[in-house]
Amino acid sequence: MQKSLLIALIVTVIGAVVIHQFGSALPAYAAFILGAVIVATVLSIMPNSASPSSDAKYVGPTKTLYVGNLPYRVHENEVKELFAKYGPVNSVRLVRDRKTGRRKGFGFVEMSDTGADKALGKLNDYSFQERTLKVREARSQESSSDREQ
DNA sequence: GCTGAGCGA
Repeated sequence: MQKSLLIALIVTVIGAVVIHQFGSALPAYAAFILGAVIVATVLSIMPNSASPSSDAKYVGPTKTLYVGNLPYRVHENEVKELFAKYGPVNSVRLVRDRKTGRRKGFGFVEMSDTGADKALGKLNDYSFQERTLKVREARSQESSSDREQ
């Protein structure tokens, strides 16, 4: 949001300079206003590239999965891509020691409810990087949208 | 630099 405003301001200033170079008849403030109008028009024309404030996060019934027996050299993106085949992955957190930074070999994957169910059935005991993954539902902090009542 | 069961600051 604020980054977009900063970019818009920079583009506005650059556009104002360009416009000022084009027509010297226009004053500087008029060129600035014209540049602002142009930027506003461009931002309103293409909202697909500028309006999505965050990533393609999945909003809905989400469930946190526990992933154990992970290889130490695996990265979060690989786990994310692996689980993304069965459902929209919201976030991946690989647990590592905070002071030493060494990986503990397990992590948590937050994804959609249905995708988590499918991923649990497909990726449990799945041979990944010469390791057998252990996928279980997380014990605490179950669903963020489906509260217990 | 290492390891192998593990539910997270």
